[in-house]
Amino acid sequence: MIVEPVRDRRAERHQATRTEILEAAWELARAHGLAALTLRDVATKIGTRPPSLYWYFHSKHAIYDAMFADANRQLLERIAKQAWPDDPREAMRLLAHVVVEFSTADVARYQLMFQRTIPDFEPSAESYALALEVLEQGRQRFHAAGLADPADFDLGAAVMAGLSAQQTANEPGGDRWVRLVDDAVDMYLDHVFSKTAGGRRQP
Amino acid sequence: MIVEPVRDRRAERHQATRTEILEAAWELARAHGLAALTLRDVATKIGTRPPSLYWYFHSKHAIYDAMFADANRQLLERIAKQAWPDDPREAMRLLAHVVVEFSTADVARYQLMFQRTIPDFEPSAESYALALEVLEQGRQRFHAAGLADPADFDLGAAVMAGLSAQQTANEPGGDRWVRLVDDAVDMYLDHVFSKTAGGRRQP
DNA sequence: GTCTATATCCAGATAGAC
DNA sequence: GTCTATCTGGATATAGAC
Repeated sequence: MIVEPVRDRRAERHQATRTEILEAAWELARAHGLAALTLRDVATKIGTRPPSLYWYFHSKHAIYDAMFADANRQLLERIAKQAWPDDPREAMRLLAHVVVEFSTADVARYQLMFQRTIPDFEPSAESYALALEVLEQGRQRFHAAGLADPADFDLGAAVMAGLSAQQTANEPGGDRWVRLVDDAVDMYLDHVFSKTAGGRRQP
Repeated sequence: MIVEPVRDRRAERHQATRTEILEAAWELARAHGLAALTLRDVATKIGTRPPSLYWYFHSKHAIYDAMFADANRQLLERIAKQAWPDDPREAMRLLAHVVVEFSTADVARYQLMFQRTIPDFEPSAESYALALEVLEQGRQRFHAAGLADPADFDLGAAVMAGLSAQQTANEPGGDRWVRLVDDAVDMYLDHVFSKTAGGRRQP
């Protein structure tokens, strides 16, 4: 009779090496640019040869795809672990800080998630579903703050995207735009709440 | 005695071919992605062989650099030819439309100007000066609208950048964020003018 | 000015030994 | 699972004939 093992040590080892490959890829992307990533460099970094990587990923794009999924999972986790305030303004402030700081903390990750830097890369359906989940979580945060209009969401997302884009492109690693987050949220909320009766202004 | 020719036909021809190369490069960048540009494709498109391009540009990066300069000149021209209204709100609306529509009209151009897509590309001092001139023109527009605070400029630029970034990344060619421009400008101006005594709200 | 030929190097990917 | 060897194809760039 065949006994199903509780833990599959081989699968665990396989997964561990996959993770190691991805971590090397992230480091290289951060250091030399997302588009400059090569399998040769990844292999060298983890002490193997390029063909060995194909045991874990069937192509270079599959690595990008796993990185894309990874990045979205990181952001989902970041969102999930916050204690979201009931006050709409506080909650939106927190959301904006989470998003902008996440975006500006790693330019390569930001490019992979939010820009179309790699000419042929399209995320797989599974990875793209994670990106949609990020979007959905964002929408829920807006909704919880009393903002249900899709156009309001688009405008709010654009404000966060704008701060992130300016910071990463013009002063990567700095905080010239990051420190405008609270002011930007006030600007945004004053505007969208003034169209309804909902909001309160901070004293 | 040597007669200085009024027109240098050879130089004109040289310049015309340079322009032809750049136009081919733009078309290819738009079609296949900025990072996917190759000298082979550029040469083929204008009916020559790759080595011939070196008569006009001493490297591939020199082509990117000329494209970068070209893009900034285009935007400067676009800014210069507008009839700028005296009314601050009207002027800022126009500026935002010019910037966002320019950005979203050509994703490759947008990436080259405002994102760090090509890993090793740094514009030359001459080309970068044009980018600074674009920035300076923007600052002057803000100043003319009564906005002299550098942080106000950064926030306003971020709003325009955010709409552009979202539009190019999530719906290239569409207008889901472009059509939020007027609303975004109102949001921004109401905010910055409310901090001083300056502004007027549109009826 | 444009070409052929080539240098040099590198990429991603596969076959098959071990 | 990892390797060597190799395929295939591409890149940028240069030398030198014409």
